Amino acid sequence: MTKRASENKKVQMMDIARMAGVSAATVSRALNGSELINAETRKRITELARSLNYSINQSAKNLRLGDNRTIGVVIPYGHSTRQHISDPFFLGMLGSLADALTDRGYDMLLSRVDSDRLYDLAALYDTGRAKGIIVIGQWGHHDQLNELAMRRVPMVVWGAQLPKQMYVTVGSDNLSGGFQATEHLLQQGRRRIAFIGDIAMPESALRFDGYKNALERSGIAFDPALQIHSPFTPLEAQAAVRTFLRLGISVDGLFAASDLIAINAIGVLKENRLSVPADVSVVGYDDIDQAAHSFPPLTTVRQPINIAGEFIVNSLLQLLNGEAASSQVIPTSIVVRETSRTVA
Amino acid sequence: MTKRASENKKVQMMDIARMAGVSAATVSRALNGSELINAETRKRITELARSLNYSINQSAKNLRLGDNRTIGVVIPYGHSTRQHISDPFFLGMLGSLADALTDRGYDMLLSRVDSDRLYDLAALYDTGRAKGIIVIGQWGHHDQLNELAMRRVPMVVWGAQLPKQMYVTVGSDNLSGGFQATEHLLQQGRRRIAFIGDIAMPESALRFDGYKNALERSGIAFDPALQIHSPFTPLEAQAAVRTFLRLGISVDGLFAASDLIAINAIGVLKENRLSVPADVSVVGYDDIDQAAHSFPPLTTVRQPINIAGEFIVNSLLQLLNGEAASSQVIPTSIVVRETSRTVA
DNA sequence: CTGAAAGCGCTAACAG
DNA sequence: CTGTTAGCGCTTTCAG
Repeated sequence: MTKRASENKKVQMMDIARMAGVSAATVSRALNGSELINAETRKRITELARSLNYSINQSAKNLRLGDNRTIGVVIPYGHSTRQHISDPFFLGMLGSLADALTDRGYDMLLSRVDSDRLYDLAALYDTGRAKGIIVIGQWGHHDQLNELAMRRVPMVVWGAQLPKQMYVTVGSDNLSGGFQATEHLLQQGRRRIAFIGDIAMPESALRFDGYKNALERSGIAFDPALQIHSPFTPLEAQAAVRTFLRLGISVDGLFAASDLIAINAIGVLKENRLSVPADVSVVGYDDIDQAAHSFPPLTTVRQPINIAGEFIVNSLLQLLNGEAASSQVIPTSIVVRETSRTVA
Repeated sequence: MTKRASENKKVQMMDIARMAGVSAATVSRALNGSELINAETRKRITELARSLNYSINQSAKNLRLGDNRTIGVVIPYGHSTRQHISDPFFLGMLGSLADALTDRGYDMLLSRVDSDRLYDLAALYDTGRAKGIIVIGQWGHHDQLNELAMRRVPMVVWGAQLPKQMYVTVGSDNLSGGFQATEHLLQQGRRRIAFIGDIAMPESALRFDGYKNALERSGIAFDPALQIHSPFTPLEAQAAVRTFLRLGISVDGLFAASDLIAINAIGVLKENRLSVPADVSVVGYDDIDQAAHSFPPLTTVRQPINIAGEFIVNSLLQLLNGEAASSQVIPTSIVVRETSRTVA
């Protein structure tokens, strides 16, 4: 009745202990690099473990320690449509977070949650699957997020700082970003500058405010006809621009609430024989990868996504550490490329 | 010495049991919907639990059950560069997998792994953090994947079917896709059709083979000068096309190994005053979201990403179930848009 | 320096 | 229908 070699259960601590002629406790200590264990025994055990491809059972460890090293990351999706997140910005964010978490030895549990039922994500925490939660984007669900915060779920949200906010946010300086973008267009001599975006989203709303501030500062009255409503999806953005152009309102500048919107808007402008930047100067927001390689390369407000991930994770770890993390605003900078070069 | 209400540990089964005047076992059974428990007690317990925001401790449950409901998803990243995954195709895939897993009650643990050290991902499995593993893309690391498979790690790979493959793959019919794309260009009357991509990647290699097959079938000799080497990154793709154009080799068609490459190639073609599709017809591969909204809208070979996620997850669950899952090839279809319309 | 023993929170026999 | 009991694999006092 010889047991077939690889048919058995996974190897565990007790097995190693037996083979090494020590106790499980010793193996545990050795594997955790405890100074208490004789350096040689430690080495012997470590090597034995490696040679057996042993790795620790996390559930047991977590249970014993009452702790774990997993962070839940949530990208809410639109209710009903259940659309895939189509904005490359999110992928960048995911990558950035994955790097930051990996560096600190945390796992990343990715969840999709209906943006209308954000409170579901508390379950991630309550069940002990995740030690803390990162939410990418507020999506106009400020209230639900506040509710979660009051339930004491350790959570950091990527988004705008809002009044009466009970949770920690990390986000770019949307107000300043919007201001810089518009200011830049003004400096290019543009006077009829349109804004395109969805101001129901807190971040967009701030960018819009920045836009208005810049206009005001230049003594230009804000013209409501130049505010184009558009969601963050390519098709809808294109449709919005088409509708707008059909109105025949004159424009010489365009500030888009995201690069994705900007790129799609540019396509429609070209379709309508409007040259970019000669006829219309365009500035986007995000500085996604694609912005630098679009045609023409897109001037945009850069959200430093790589450091964003670091900031978010650091804040969350502070929270988990019992420290009071305060919301952070990351400075934005404008990256001038071809879509807004002075032609003159 | 009154305990402060929310300062305490998380509420657990025993607490509920006490409050309900039953044993922990009963609570466990009630919460798991066991038929053994009196319907009324069950309801009472369930409601009590909900009102206390109780949720089960997963680590304990997993430890006890020797099981868990987490699947590891890995998108390898390029060594040295540690670049963020920049291809939107991957985001789509992630979304599709997230949906498929969520539907089946599984969590998704996202990991970044250096593509040169793929065997690291065995740790995900060995540590019990994930019950099975999904790898997106082979990245020319066939051997490492085989090694993992032989270590009996339950794993499904998105990619091409390769000779001597020990692991299960799910992928689109790259050979046929390449054939269809090229055939389509030939039907448009194109004769000097270039291929751009990186044939070190198994999937691209098959697309390339399909391309050559189509040429051959039309009695056109494959011209090595028309094979453009390019990685899957935008900047490199643009550079490759620029270099190629500088050679002054005549082309009237282009088949790109990915939409991202295609879109960037089109940009460069336009830059060089070549009109698409009038001068050069272009076909991509993937049918990413953006393809339909690019300028002009891109003709491409569609990889049905939504069903891909389902297929991958189903195969993995079969594997976990001890069944023998066989590799699957998902049919591809060509989606004709503007970049290849007959101009005539 | 190492071992014995207890226990993390849950579930599943086994008894009643 | 419900309670008692044992134990999942690990870490950590507490004794040597």
